[in-house]
Amino acid sequence: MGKQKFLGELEMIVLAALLRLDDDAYGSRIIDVIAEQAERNVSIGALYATLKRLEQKGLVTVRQGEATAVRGGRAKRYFKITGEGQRQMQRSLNSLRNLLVGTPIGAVG
Amino acid sequence: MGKQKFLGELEMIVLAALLRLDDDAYGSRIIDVIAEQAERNVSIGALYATLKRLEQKGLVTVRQGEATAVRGGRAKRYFKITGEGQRQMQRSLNSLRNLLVGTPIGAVG
DNA sequence: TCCATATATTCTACAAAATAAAATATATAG
DNA sequence: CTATATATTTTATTTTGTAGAATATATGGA
Repeated sequence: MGKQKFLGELEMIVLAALLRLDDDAYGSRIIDVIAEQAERNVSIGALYATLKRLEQKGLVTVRQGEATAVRGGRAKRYFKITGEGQRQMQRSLNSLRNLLVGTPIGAVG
Repeated sequence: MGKQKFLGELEMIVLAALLRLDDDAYGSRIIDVIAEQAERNVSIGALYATLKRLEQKGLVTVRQGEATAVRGGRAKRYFKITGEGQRQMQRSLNSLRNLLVGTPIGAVG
């Protein structure tokens, strides 16, 4: 059997943010939603490094955004979680959840 | 304010195992419970390295075990999660949980 | 006593993930 | 054409995660 894979902790956070943002997941938006919902400050470098890794592992896909009509700036890249990404997310969360059943600490996603 | 800290993914798994094992958490026992509940194979080296780091961060404490009455072998070292360990666990899990609310993927611990 | 064996932890060497800060790219208003 | 806003990439480093070998220790039995 192939080596079992589990997600890193920030990888899980980022994938969760992608799920939440659906079709509007790009750089600073992702950082914002993580800050607001998870009360966690992820640097821009940390975010893109994580997204790149997830992409290389086939857990997210990317599409190039249109030119922004607002002010200026580089084109956005929108990220989306893949089916395999969702499955690995579930597996990682299930591992945690199963261990936590019956402990003083509740359950997770 | 001090830098916010979040647990690594294996750190969370190990801490969850400690919670579950309560007063009987030592090496191979921890590996077993992780294998059974989380369906995840952690090597002995990976486990002790993680425990050492958690100890250095004050998230677990250790007590030396009595001589085993069974067969032979080295004395066990029993690990226990600290209050601070539980707090950081909660924080890390909450981050995930909050992001996952309202997404197709459920919630965690 | 010695040694084979069982139990358990520690060491070593390396790979992967996380992080911050600086650099680069690109679009537009003026 | 340049100052500024938006956005992604690069670079350098620390922290985590990993497997497997080495070491330590206790006991049963020749």
